[in-house]
Amino acid sequence: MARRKDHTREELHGMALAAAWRIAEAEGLRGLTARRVAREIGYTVGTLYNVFTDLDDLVVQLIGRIFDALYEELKELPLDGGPEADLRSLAKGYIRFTGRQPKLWGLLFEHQLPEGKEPPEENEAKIHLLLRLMERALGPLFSLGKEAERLHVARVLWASLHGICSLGSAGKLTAGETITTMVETLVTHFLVGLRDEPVKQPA
Amino acid sequence: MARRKDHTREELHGMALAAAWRIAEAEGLRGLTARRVAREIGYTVGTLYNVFTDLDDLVVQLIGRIFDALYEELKELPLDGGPEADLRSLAKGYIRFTGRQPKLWGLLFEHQLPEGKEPPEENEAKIHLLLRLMERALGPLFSLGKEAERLHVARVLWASLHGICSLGSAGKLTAGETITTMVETLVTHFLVGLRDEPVKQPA
DNA sequence: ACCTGAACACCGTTCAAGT
DNA sequence: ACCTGAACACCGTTCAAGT
Repeated sequence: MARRKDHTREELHGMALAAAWRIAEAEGLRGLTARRVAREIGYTVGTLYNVFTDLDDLVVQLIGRIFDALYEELKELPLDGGPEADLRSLAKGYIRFTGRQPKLWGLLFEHQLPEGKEPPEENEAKIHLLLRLMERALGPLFSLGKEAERLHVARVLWASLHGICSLGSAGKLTAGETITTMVETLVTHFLVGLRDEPVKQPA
Repeated sequence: MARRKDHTREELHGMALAAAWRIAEAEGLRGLTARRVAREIGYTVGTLYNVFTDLDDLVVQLIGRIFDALYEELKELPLDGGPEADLRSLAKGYIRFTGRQPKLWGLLFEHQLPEGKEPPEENEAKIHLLLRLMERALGPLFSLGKEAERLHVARVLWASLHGICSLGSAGKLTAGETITTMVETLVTHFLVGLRDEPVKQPA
């Protein structure tokens, strides 16, 4: 038995990623298997390997879509209240996303490509878009010609925000302490320090 | 065939964790399987389930040992150069550990327990020990009676440090930028901010 | 050209049966 | 009491064979 052609290659691609999204949303990386995705779209595993080179390939593309969703949400936030308010707003939006989609957000960082493989250029670009939001919020704090420093600071804040949400959501911080409070502290003190002592090191 | 009793239960426990350490050190979570550990210690898989309830149980105990190793290393650092120098020293030690044992360090945060399960009290205590080092470094910045605030700040710094190393080591930060530089920025600005604007929110 | 079914080499976990 | 061997229900990945 073979040949169905019920769907084009592109349709299969989309169906598989949509199924993967649903599975990961509900069960995280642990439940996301090639056979499960195939079953859910009504095809055989083999077919999946016609559209994706790997399960890793599928996951990496799913990660791309998750970054898209995060960006779509954060880019709607108005950035016009000054650096501190804007950064707080972005951080709050980020935290909200991690709370609403913990499994999908976890996937963003939980998934590790095997030794040799690197994440595709495409996903790096999506991360860059998110960093650009932070840069926009930081804008007024940097004079013209200091773009490298601004990007550097955006990265530090982005990574710190990630770290707090990451440890917080995994319950690895002996809670009681809310993630929000910790991020407040980060933003407040970091920005005060930034105002009083400009960045020395560029990228 | 059965019954060998070549080793006591405790010996088996130790051998299994040592084997798991070696495997994870070389191949990360992906290579760490129950069958592999069993093979490496010369026993059958079934035997492993006599000593550990689960593969997750084994991994969680391995994680405990990795936290121990990190603590053993950081606790040797002299903390007597003032908050900024001491924090830099701790951060540098942490970064060195992530560089020397990237796979083991990655395991600390990559491993996710399934839905219901929580990490054991024991591991939380080990994290607390590490936080205490940060607290010691921060010491002079907080007056007596401000222990809650100090712990809060220690957690924020710890999580931020983790975030930077995490994204940096996964190459998710469009490198060129060194992890060390980013941590420098974090420590410097955060501490300046802390000096100029004391923490409001306790835990 | 596209898809299936079966195969291969693995998994985690359990447990009757042996010593 | 401790350990094995085999079993069960899964994996990722490949590929000859069918339409």
